[in-house]
Amino acid sequence: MLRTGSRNATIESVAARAGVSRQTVSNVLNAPDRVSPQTAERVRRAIAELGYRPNWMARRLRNRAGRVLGFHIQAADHPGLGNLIDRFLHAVTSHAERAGYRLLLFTQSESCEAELGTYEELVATGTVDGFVLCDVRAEDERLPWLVERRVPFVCFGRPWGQELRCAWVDVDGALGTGQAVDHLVGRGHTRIGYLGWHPGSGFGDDRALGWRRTMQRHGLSTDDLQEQTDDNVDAAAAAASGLLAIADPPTAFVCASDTLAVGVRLATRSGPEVDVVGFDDSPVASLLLPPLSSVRQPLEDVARAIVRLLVEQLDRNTQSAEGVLLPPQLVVRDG
Amino acid sequence: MLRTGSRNATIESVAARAGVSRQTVSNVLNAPDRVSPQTAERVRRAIAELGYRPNWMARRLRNRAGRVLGFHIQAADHPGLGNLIDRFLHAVTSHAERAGYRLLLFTQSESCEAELGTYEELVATGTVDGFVLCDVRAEDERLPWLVERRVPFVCFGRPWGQELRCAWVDVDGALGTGQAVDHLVGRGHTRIGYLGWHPGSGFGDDRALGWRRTMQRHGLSTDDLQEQTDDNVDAAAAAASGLLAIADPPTAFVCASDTLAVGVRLATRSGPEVDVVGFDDSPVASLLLPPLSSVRQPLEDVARAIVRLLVEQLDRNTQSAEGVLLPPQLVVRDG
DNA sequence: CCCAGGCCTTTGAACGATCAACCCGCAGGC
DNA sequence: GCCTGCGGGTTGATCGTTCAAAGGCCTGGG
Repeated sequence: MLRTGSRNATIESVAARAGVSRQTVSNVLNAPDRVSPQTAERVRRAIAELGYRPNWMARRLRNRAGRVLGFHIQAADHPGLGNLIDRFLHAVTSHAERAGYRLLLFTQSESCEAELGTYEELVATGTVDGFVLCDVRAEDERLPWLVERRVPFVCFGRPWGQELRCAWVDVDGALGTGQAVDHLVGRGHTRIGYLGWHPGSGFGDDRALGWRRTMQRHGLSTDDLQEQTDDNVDAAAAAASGLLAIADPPTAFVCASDTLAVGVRLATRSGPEVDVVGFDDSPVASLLLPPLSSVRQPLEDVARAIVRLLVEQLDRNTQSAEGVLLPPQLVVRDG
Repeated sequence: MLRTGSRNATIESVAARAGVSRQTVSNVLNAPDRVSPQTAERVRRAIAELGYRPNWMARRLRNRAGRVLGFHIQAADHPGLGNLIDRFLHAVTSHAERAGYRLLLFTQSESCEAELGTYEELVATGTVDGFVLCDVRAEDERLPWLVERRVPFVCFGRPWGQELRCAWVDVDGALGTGQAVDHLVGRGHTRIGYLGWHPGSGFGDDRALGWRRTMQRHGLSTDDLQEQTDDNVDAAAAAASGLLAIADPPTAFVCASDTLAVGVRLATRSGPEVDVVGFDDSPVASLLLPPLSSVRQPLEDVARAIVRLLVEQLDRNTQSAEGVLLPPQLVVRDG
């Protein structure tokens, strides 16, 4: 707010007006049981009259806790989260607020060429108390760094291939592709292909595993039915065409992302109709013609769990190593 | 960071180590010309050795400026910005950081039933210094409220129909639909329909106006070529079907959003091929089959301008009424 | 010799809140 | 009479920083 001559009300001005001391005002707000009802009432009236709100900076400085969570927002869309970041951000912000925390965005600032520099800055200056990491890579150097400095954080996604104890929340990708296979089997398919990413990304491999395992459970063959590609439409279309060219080709596809699913649609535009299930239930899915079935991540639940784990660490002043694995939900949009 | 017994370095500990006073350390960082080179060097070494970073809360408390901008993130996708919020958020965050500000997200917290309550809270507690509003409605009560309290803010979108002076940045929607018409005329079309929203939203009406004006400039008729509908695929498909049923039907469409454009595609799936131009260049556009031409908003420029206008107000401690209108760019994806 | 003025540096006081300790009056137990 | 405990309230110190003012020291002019 612009300074217009009259400052905002402070705890001191409220105290003066109510004829009590600073601390009593503070107690009315933070420990009402220590104050007699009459006094409390008088103070509350003064607070209302002056429109007093405790200053956030001052309170946080004294308490040595900013109650702010950092979130690194990336420039390009990222596979795995696709363009769901806005939904996710809303959910995290909302749950954080319920716990008395706020969410602060940051990017790779150009002043720190090293990625860790940004994290170091935010921690050292006390700008944030902890982090939500939603794009954890294999061999991610941020994880050991944060663990070593005992900075609280929670990963969205298991810390694949990292030998360290940290808190995480993830969606069971294998279960999701498994559901997709079940669904397609239910529709009578026996030849179900899988289109995924190149191996190495933890959650990509996980989704592939779910397809393979569930196919085997149904007693179906997976030989020659899997292709790996980049996460873009053209590459996916080419890969799908390859699979369709084999003897006894697939009549349905499970894909690691909606983008790949669109690629399959592109490759099968002029041929016989095939069933496709995507992953992430991005806005694209419902807009396609015909609409696309897709595995939806329970972002609201993910956000809730992430905030819970992070706040637990901050309140107890320890790091935790709890992991939460949530089931996705297949959104069926067939015919 | 968790307290591990050894606290973070403070300005005092740096001073002690360098054998100078607090203020000298502060001067080295904030007013280097007041310090002799030798002393400065000694202090800098101490800073490096201890890894000192000025505490953000303390600095902001003293300066009475948090250098934080508030951004209301909404639950549902919103027409007009579509699902571009993540791109926009990244751009705003990045430019804000360059100016020494940070972006704080907030939602409609359940403790304040009134929308303004949240804004009041953020301002009164000093949590944020100003706001970026990206979803300004006609008759938006937030605008007069913020103006009256002299809280700095910038709108993404002109404050349509509001009689007040405030800073805004907008994309010239009429120019965008005009470009779309020009493009379609260049491809030989003379019957070009327009699919838009129900009148009342400022930017919706603006886009419709651009189509109408440009059609007239080309000497083309607009009679019976315009339909208004809700921003969803089914409604758009129905409306497009209506337009296609008239005598001398349109052979191409300009749409107020990509969602509407998808509706047109749906309606013309089995009939003769029509050219369609969407608006916003959402991720859907490039994924459709065939890909969709669309009018792209220069979000990076918008963000830059918004941050500039907001920071100007904060630095000068005044509200401004400057408006910035930016040209969109047609992304052509025809065959 | 003294004082003005520039340069560098230090000291005191904020900023607005909370924690810790203390104070006061009164009731109850020995 | 004295000590203890307790409900209700106050004061002082503190969080880590910056602003405002003052304090040395040195040089140069009167």
